[in-house]
Amino acid sequence: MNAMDEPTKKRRSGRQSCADQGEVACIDCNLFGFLQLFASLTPEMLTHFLTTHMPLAKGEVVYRAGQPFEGIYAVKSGGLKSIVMQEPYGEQVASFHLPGELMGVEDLQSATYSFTIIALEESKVCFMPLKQGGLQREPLPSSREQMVKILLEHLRQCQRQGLILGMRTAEERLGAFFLNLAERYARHGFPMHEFRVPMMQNDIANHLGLAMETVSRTLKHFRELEMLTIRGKRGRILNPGCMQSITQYCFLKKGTDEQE
Amino acid sequence: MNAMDEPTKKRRSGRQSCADQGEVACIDCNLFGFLQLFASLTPEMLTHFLTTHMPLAKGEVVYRAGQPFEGIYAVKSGGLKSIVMQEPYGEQVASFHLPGELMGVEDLQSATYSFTIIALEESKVCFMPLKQGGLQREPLPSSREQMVKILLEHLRQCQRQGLILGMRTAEERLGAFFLNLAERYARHGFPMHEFRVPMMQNDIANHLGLAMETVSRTLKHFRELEMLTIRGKRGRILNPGCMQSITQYCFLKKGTDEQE
DNA sequence: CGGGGACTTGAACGAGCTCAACTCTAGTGG
DNA sequence: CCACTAGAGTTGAGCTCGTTCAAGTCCCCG
Repeated sequence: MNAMDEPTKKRRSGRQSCADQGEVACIDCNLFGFLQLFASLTPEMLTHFLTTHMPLAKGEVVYRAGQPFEGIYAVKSGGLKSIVMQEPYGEQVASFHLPGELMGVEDLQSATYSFTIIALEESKVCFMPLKQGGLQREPLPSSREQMVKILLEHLRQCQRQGLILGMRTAEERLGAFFLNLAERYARHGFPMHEFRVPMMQNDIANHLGLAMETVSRTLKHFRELEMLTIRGKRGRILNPGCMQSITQYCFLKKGTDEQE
Repeated sequence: MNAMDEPTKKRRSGRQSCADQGEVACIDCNLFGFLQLFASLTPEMLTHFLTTHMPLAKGEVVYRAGQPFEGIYAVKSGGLKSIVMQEPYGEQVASFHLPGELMGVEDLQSATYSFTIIALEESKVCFMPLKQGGLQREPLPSSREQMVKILLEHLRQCQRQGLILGMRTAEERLGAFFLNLAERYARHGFPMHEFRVPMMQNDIANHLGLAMETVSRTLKHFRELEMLTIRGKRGRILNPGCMQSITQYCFLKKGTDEQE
């Protein structure tokens, strides 16, 4: 099973390899912090939500835009995408969801979901049911900050994405996209310079407003520069400095300078 | 002043024209809802924050990225932009801020501001000081939802912007940008099809990842199609249907289907 | 009324798109 | 375990859209 791994590379102790399915430990999952918001949850319920992982096949739909809002999902393993359908023109990929991240947060106060979410590969997700119209379960007064924190984190990630999409050249956009991807994996305990790429180039191209061929050619260029390699679902950053200078990607807040 | 009457009185002052300076009524300003979060505010303080508008000249800086976070701003009139500096390459325009909108929300829990904010023209802003490290003033328990609502609104606007930036052609991006602009003015009581354009084409181009010349040429094309005209700081949507079909801009949530 | 910044327009170039053929890979069934 | 296949990715050639550079016009503001 490890025959595919580089012979020189040893498994980092504790850390997870990008070669395995990429499952987050429940303690590293955002749903954990989210569930703690609700005073009405018994420890048993907490455990239940965290340990019940509904499995999804590749291409399976979690929910569709327009369906009534029923709750928040968290990614346990695999990867998913949020899309909007532009009627005759096909879909637009709004964002990707990695292990440990929440899905549906933007619809918390809405009657319906805004996006359609589709599994990019075999995945496991957890579900936290919430009655239509927001937080019926009373959040703990002491964890008000936690709720705000979750929304702020989403807002900042969204803004980061906006900066990436506002870049001019394909190289900048793609480089910044993969830096962001690696950063997001690292945040949930995966090694920083070796990460999974659950989405196919088609989805990346769609998301960044590029043609798939351009993605392929640019990645080839990155490989020639010995900056970044993508082989199958495995990505590796070879030269972070080069990466950042090419992409001009500024990390903004890493979440490290926040107050608790 | 008008802000002092019962807050419950939901009175939209007569619709405003885009020809005037474009000042929001205090009742329509997001800072009004924001201020209500704080139990410690006396009615006098509330009035103070709402009626003290600090004037800004064109090009003036509200705050710079990296400066310590001190509070939230609201736009009373005019327009502003959030930028990040890419050291040798100049600035990138992250977003624009219109009358009635809040600035600095993304840094609520941070030690420092993430963006630099600059006035696009003569503007007035209001300021709500908040001690570093988040909400020191205790939000009212009953208005917890209000805080969440504000953050959700920002998150959704940010996602909408992401969809716009992910579009492929200059026509789609520009069309969607102006639709969004008009929509945001309309949300604060301005007429829908006639709106101000406080930013210059240079900033629009920068924000959308286009060249200024492309913006100019595309707008000319829109004018020829009798779809949209921009004359100076005045914009007018002539053919909304055409607009939407060209841009494929989906409005997502207008905030009308939310529950209270 | 003059000056300068914002905008427009033109011409040439090039990054990225499209179309099409091809290769590689992973998943399937024998 | 291997052959087969469909889908994902690669590569090439030509073209288009958007960029760049440069000159010119408009308009706002002093």
